[in-house]
Amino acid sequence: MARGKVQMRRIENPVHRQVTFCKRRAGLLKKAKELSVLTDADIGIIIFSTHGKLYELATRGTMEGLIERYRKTSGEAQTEGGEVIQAQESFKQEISVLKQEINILQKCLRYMSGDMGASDNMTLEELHALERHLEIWTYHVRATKMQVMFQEIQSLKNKIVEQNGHFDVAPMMVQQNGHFGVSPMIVQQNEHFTAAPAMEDIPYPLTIQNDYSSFTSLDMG
Amino acid sequence: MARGKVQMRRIENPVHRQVTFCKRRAGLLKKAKELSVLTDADIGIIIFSTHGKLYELATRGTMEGLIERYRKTSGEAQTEGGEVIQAQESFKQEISVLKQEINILQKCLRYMSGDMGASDNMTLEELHALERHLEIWTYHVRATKMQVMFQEIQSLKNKIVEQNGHFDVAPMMVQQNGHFGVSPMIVQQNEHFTAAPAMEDIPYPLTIQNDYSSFTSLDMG
DNA sequence: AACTATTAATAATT
DNA sequence: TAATTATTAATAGTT
Repeated sequence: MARGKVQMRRIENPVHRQVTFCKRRAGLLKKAKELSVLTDADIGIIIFSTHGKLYELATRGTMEGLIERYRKTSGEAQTEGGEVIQAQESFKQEISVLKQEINILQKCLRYMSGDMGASDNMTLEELHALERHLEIWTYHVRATKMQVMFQEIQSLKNKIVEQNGHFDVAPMMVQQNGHFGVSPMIVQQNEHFTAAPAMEDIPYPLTIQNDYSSFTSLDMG
Repeated sequence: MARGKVQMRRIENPVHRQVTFCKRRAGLLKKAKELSVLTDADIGIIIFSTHGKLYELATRGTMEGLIERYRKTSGEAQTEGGEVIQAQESFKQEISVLKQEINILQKCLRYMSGDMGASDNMTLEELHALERHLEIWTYHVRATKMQVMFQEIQSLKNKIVEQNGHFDVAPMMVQQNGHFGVSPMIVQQNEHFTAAPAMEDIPYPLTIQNDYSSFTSLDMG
């Protein structure tokens, strides 16, 4: 490829061989990464140098995962017990789900980063998924908004307690609530809401699994 | 490397992607063989296409041999029972990696959608703004969805025209075209389509397994 | 490790 | 699909 055509045979000079090994190995791995990115291929490469040193690449996931998949695909050789297979299947299913989610997220990002015309590349299913995602996210934002408001109310309540003492607070509280346009009933629900699982505990910020059913009546939209 | 620099990201056009996959896969395997010959390296390559088809190369010996050697070299942990545990660990590791990626993508999305931090740390005003932003985005997504659906319907009608002849059906088609994106029938469908997001049913908001069976006939790829 | 002069790979086109 | 070709990318030899 440069400064003269190279003969396709073992390079006898050890120094040259070593240099070429380093250069071409880097090139090979780069090519593999590119192929994986461009075409969504799942690629694993194992290289043992002359002296037995290992170099590896797994473009997606891990080499072990690739090897497992290779065994499944090429041989169908099932050596392990059914339980193990079942467990592995569930793992793979989860991985598949996660990969799907990543795909959609990536499309969302592309969609958002400038041209809405990028949505030409989204299927109806993906668009619908994105729509539902946005709806849930909106719901999450509204719930958070509610929480913020309630925290302000609580803060005000505390201040009033400090100023007025402990016994005749309830009427004032209602009065304060009135400033926020929130009915006493709603405040009651918000108290329950505060005791509910904290937002920070949610594994996926955009994946709301909490039960907000008790707040349906609070829809601020 | 030819006729214009190529962007290093997934090729959206399925035909282009397939062609590139074939060409670059051949190139990658060729490079691997050359590296093996030139430097006496022992190389194994596993490639899974998007559709799960397996392509492999083992420059010396068999892939199984390479895998064995790989396990010996990389892991050193090599009991039969341990193999299963190791595989499961690798699955868990892959899941962890994917979840991390999802987290990052979600952070990107959140950042892009208003340049704000997590909603947990946002002010009431910011939350309002984000809510508004999401509403607008949702609107755009729904519009795009409707457009996609209408294009598919158009495509189907064109096919019907091709099959049935040019004179009886064409006028009807033109009529539909005149109402591009505003056809009452379409709007009605869309409204039904986007109604009532039952959030409780959604395990992962970005991976919604809705029943699209009634729209399958519209999927023209 | 850098640096080119070349060759090799390949994206777009036919 | 399968060639062709205009470019870019990789790299062999050199410094």
